[in-house]
Amino acid sequence: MNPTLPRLSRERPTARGSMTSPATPRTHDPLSDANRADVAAHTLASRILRGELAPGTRLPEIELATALDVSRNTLREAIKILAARGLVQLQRHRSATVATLSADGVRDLYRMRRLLELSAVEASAGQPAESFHEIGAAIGQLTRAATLDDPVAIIEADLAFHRAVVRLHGSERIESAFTAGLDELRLGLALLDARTEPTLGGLVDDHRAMYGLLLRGEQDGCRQLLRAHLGASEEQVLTALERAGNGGSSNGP
Amino acid sequence: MNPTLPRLSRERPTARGSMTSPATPRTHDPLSDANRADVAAHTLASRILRGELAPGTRLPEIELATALDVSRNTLREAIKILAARGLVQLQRHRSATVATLSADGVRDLYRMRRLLELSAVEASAGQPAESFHEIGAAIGQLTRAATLDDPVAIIEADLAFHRAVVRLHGSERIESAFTAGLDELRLGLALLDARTEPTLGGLVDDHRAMYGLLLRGEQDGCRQLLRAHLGASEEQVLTALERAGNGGSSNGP
DNA sequence: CATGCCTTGATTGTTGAACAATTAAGATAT
DNA sequence: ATATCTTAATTGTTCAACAATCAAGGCATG
Repeated sequence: MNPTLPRLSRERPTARGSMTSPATPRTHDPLSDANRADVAAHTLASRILRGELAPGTRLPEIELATALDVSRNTLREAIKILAARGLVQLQRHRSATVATLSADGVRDLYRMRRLLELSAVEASAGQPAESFHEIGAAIGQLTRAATLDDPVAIIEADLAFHRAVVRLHGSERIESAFTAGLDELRLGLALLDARTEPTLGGLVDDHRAMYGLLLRGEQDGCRQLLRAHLGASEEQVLTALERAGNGGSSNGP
Repeated sequence: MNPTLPRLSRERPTARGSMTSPATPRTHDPLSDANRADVAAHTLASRILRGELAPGTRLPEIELATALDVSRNTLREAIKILAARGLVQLQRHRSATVATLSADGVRDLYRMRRLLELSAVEASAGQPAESFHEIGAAIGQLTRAATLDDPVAIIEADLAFHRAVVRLHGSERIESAFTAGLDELRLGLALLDARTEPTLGGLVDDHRAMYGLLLRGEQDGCRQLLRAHLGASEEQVLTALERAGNGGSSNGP
C-alpha cells in the first residue's frame, strides 16, 4: 500500500446516535455493542458455519485482514475469538486453519448432546405451557424451510429446535455450552448439505412428534424418540465424515 | 504537524545481522511453549482465582502491560482470553474489570453443577475400577490439605474431586465446560477463605463418603449425598455473597 | 543417488507509536 | 446549585518495524 497515505477517515457508519436520542432501545443487540474485532469474528464464523470455508482451510493473517478491511492486529483478535469457540485451530508460527472435526470429536459432541437434551426434556415436567413457545416457533421455521427445500435453512431450524429444548433447563451457562457445541458440530453438518434428501422428511416428522409429546407431558416417550433421533443423526454425520475422507479416529497413520 | 513521519530510530540493542546466540537453553517448560499473551493470561487468571484480585477490580491496560512486561496489544489478547473464560467483564471504552458473580450467577452455576455431576455419578455404573483412581487421588489431596489447614489447598482439592467425578462422563467437552464453570465459581469461593472453618470437617467427610459409595456401586446413595452436598455449598456461597454486600463498585464517602 | 546443511522467502509473534473515539471528572458560567 | 464546556485519561484501531520460526529449494558432500 501507500505508506504516505494519511488515514483521514474511514467511512465507517457509526450506527450509534451521538445525539441524545430519546428512543434508545435498551435491547442488547449483539452487533451494536461490538467492536471491529467482534464483527470480523462474526463474519468469519458465519462463513465457516455455512461451509463456505471448508475445514482445513488456511487463514493467513494479511490476506484475511485486507479482505475484511481490518488491521492485522484486529484480525488476530478475531481469530482468537474463533479459536476460543473451537472453530479454528492454532499452531505457533503457522497459519490458523478452519477446525476439522474428527470422528472422535463427533462422538464426543453427541455424548454432550444426549446429556443436555435428554435431561432438558426430563426437566420440562411441570413447566408452564409458555415455556414451549420457542420450540413451537422452531417447528414452524422447520416446516417452512422444508417446503422451500432449503438445506441450509433446514439445518438452521433443526438446531434452533434443539437449542430451544436445552433452554428448558433455564440455565444460561448450560445453554451457551450447548450452543458452542452445536457451532462446532456444524463444521461436520456442512458436509451433509448435498445428500440429505432422503432424511429430510423424517426429520420434520421426528421434530413434530417430539413437540407433541412434550406438550402432552409425555416426557418418557419424548426422550425415547429424541434418543433415537440423535443416534440416527450421529450415524449420518459419521458416515458423511468417513466418506469425506478424513478418518481421524482411532487408527493413526 | 507531521502525521506521516516515520520513526526510524530504535535504541533497542539488537544484534540483527550478527550470528544468533548459540547458547539458548531450550528448556521444555509447559509455559515456554506458549506465546506471551497466553502466559500473561495465565498469570492474571491465577491471581484472580486465588482472590488476589478481588471482583470488580479495574484492569487498566497500560498499567497491567507494564506490570506484566508485555506490550499493550499483547495484554489485550490476554484480556480477551480471560473474558472468554468469564473471568473478566468488558465494556466499551472502559477498563476491563474482574468479573463479579451475582447471586443469579451462583444459582445458575450450581444448576449446571447438579446436572453434570449427578449425571456423571449415574454414568459411573459398570465402569472399571480404575476410572475412580483420580477421584481417590483427589481424596488424598483433600485430607492432606485439611490436616495442614490450608483453605486454598482445600478448595483446590475439593474442585479437583468434582472435576474427577465429571470426568466419568468421558467427554472432553463436558469436562471443559464444567471446568470453565468451576473457574467462574471460584470468583465466589474466594470469599469463603476466611470463615470456612466450621464446614471443613464435614466437607472432608462428605467427599470420603461419596467416594466410598461410588466404589461400592451405590449410585443412588451417592447421588443423594452429592445433591445435599451441592445444596449446602450453594447456600454457603450465597450467604457469603450477601454478607460481602455485592455492591460491585466501591461507593465510598 | 541420497543426505544433510544452508540460504532464502514467507508467515506469525511482539512491540512501540500514533491517532480516533469515548468516558469521567474538573472548571466555568449562569 | 445546575447545566455546560473543557480537559485529562483510557480504550479502540491502525500502522510499521523488528524478531522468531517454519517450509522449501539449492548446494556440497558422501
